[in-house]
Amino acid sequence: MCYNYIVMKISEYNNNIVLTNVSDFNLENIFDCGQCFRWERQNDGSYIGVAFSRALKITQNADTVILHNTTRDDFDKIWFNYFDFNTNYDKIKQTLSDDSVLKSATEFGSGIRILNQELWECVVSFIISASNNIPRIKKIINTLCELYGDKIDYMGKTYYSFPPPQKILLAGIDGLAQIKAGYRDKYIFSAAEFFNNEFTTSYFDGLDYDRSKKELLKINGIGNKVADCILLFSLSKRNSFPVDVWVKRVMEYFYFDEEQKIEDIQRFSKEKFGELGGYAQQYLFYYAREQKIGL
DNA sequence: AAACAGGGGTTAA
DNA sequence: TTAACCCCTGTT
Repeated sequence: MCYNYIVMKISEYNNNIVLTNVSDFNLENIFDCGQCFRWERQNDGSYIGVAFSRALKITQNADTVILHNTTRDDFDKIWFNYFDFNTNYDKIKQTLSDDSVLKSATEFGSGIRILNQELWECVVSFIISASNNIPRIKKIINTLCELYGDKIDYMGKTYYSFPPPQKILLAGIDGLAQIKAGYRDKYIFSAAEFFNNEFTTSYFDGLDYDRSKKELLKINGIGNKVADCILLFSLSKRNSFPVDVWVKRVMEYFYFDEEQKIEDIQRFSKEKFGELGGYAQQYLFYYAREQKIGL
């Protein structure tokens, strides 16, 4: 066996966590590959975002990554898993590269990592994403947080945490109308009821892909695609292969040369990528969108 | 200037 | 299988 895998080193100073020898990690790839909506690129190339009710700034210079405004304790408990540092992406890319399309896609989005996001935030975000464009999705989520989240002051600016289900219930349908989510507001409200009652913490623990999906589909506003996103981005179901218009186009373009049904694409992908389906989907989505493949 | 199309889908018929 | 769905934005 031949690995040139170098172990990441972690050090701490002044509320910064410094990571060196970081591999398979690129801020732009990670935050622009469509999995999250609350990270904003700054003029200096760094990103600031909020997750787990914490504001975090993150900068990168080659294989050195700095997480600002955090602690070793938070890094161990939250960010290590959030940035999926337990996963060997080099190995995944090598495996996927047996396929020539994925070889190109993984080279293009070489620094992609699948974030492990908070479930409730992910549910609401992807309900909002339905038949919507990214700038507007971000705007709606932002408004939701400003109205019903908690203030977080950082570097002279005010950020907001993502409001829990109880805050949404308190806001009511009328309050939710203010976020201008259109017909999606009632879906968000009903999801809040589910997560306030039936789907309490650890409800999905131990449930496999099929069981979890079945549960998620109970919620109005969560269909096949949104469920797959939630499964992939928050429930660690890396075999999930969400098929949106971009993935549909890129798959048809490279593998079929003609229009396909979504379920046929999913069956094909399951067969082809198996347990790595979710990773394949992210590389393909990013590749397709950035290169405008299939348009 | 006013209408129109379409956007990381889902639902109901 | 297909249209309607809220709203915003960019395009005629």
